Amino acid sequence: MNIGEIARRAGVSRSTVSYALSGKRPVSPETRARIQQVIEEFDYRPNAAARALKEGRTRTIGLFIPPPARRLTYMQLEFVASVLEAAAQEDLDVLVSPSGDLQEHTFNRLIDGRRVDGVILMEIKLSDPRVPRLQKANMPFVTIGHTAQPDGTWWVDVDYQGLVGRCVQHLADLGHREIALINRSTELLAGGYGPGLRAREGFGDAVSRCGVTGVEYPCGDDVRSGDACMERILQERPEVSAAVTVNEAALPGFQRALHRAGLSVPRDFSLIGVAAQYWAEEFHPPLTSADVPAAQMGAEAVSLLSEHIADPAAPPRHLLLSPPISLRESVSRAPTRD
Amino acid sequence: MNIGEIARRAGVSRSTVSYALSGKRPVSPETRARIQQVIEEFDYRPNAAARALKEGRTRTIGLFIPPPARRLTYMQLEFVASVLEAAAQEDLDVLVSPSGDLQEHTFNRLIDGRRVDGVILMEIKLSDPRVPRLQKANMPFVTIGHTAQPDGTWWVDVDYQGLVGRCVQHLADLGHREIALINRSTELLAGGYGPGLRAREGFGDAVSRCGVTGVEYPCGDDVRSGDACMERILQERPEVSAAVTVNEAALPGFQRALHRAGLSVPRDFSLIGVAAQYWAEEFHPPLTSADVPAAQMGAEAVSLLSEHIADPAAPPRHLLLSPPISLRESVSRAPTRD
DNA sequence: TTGTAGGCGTTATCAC
DNA sequence: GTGATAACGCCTACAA
Repeated sequence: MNIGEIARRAGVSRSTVSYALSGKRPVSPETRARIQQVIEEFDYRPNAAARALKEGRTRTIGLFIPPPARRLTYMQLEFVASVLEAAAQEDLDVLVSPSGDLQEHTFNRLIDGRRVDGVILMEIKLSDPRVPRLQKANMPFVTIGHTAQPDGTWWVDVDYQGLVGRCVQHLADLGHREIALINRSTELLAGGYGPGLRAREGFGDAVSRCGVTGVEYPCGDDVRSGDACMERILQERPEVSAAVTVNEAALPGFQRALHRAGLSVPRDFSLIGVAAQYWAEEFHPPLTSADVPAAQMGAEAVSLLSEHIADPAAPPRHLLLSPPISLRESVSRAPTRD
Repeated sequence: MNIGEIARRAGVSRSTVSYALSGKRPVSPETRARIQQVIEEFDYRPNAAARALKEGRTRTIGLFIPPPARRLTYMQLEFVASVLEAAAQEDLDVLVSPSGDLQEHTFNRLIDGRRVDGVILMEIKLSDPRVPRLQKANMPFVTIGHTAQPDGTWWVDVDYQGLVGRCVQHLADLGHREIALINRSTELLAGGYGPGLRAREGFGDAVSRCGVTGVEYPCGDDVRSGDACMERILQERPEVSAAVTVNEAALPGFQRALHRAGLSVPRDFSLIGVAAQYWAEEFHPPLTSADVPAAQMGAEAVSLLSEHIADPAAPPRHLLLSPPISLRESVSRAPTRD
């Protein structure tokens, strides 16, 4: 069923059907009604490919997610969900595709084949090869996270550096003198992963500013790694009385290791971090944390992208979010030494 | 940049470029080289919309996931990831879209607008309105899960009924006399959600077959609900010594409630279930379970769908998986009564 | 071995 | 208020 068939059955020309649909020129009520009826009878909808060809846009955006081999964190998942939802609101379809550095094949197909009008990039590195690639292809894009030179690009991010700094400050204020940063995985950091490196930086700054001692531990994004990591900290650095974490997926592992060591949170050990609200609240006891507004970020990303697509020449905009730290129950004054 | 431009710069006709690309007719080495060079210089790729229009297919499939308001379980996530991966392998793009019953808008746009060549449906109900809708639209589809009348459709599923039955049998063999089934949420069950209803059925059958007492408890797909549900069971049914669960997202909650009640697994309470391997192994102690091969299922679904798209007249095929129960450490003999 | 031309289904310009 | 027609970029049957 195509527009010609509809036109024939309604006894009008194709253009009239098209205009009845788009409303871009007046159509008499009777004609419109006749057309509408035929359309409903056959569940007719304009063929997307033909329309895209003619209009030069697909009404589709691409969402590049971290390679699926690595499990998505809850925060990432929430983000993806909100992108899908926001896109649906705007009648945009979303082509989701795994993309590591440059998962050449799919990436090129989407970009050069003009399958999408714009792109959202997740898990951005400080120096990300996909960015110049998209710029060269003249493809509008918004990144979650920002590169080291973020001025010319559209992005939305969380201020890891500042948040981690505030976490350290909070702990220092409560008398903690030796603090650990539990970061993301070694591989991610070595690869130049922004949030991890900015967390490191914020940690370093705050530690010297507050005059406390800091140690950083990398940690894989899973329960088991969290367990192992916390065990190591307790063993290697018994003087550490508190940790700041940006690794939400490992949280249950911390819990387990602390419990096994007979330590109670927050009496013997304080924990604070940047995490999705769900996991912060599910922690035992509920984790004091800056709750990353992943859902809001997804919606904002879509909104920025729409704007960028609508006006490719518009000056880049971005959004650096700094959610407040929600005081829950995982932090207390430093235990006094014997 | 389009095929005409490439042709012009290479000094050949458009058809020659097209053939050089597709290899569907011989092109002289020199010509081919010249064309190739121009193509690379401009990163040319055929416009997807034009190609789709001409060929009558989009090389894109649709994946309908549960509405994002509800969190995806780990199993579902793994499934989505494997679909994306398998599709990428076959050079298919994937349009991911949330879809409840009939999230009319997006659903219709994808189907009637012919934006996709075929569709994968998740979270299928015993009687799912999307099925007849797709059949009427003549759109190839594969479902994860199967309806009550699955004969004419393509699907892949896990044999919840059989697996839950085997779990009950295992517990009964070990002397448990009063067993709980922890099912999915009340809403899901009321909505006709297949796995939940088939688990119920398998449980009922096995309970009478084994001559034990069974109670069913619905439970939301999250940690907190799991905690509350287990607490209720312990309170209302103190004679229950073991539970079968098909609710992996609630697992950490069970752990917590049992721990709070001072019960140790498996000494005081046995737990067995159907779950993703990751959560089964992360349970404390590791959960004896039938590990749902979600990753394999995703790949199979894509493969079935490709087959169905390639030959729309082919007789429907399906796959009912029955993974073995992996013996871990969460089940023991029933404690003897005082 | 290569070129010409028609048509996929739309939208929009031009003409009535 | 409506209809004919060109054009979007590609593929492929037909011709040379």
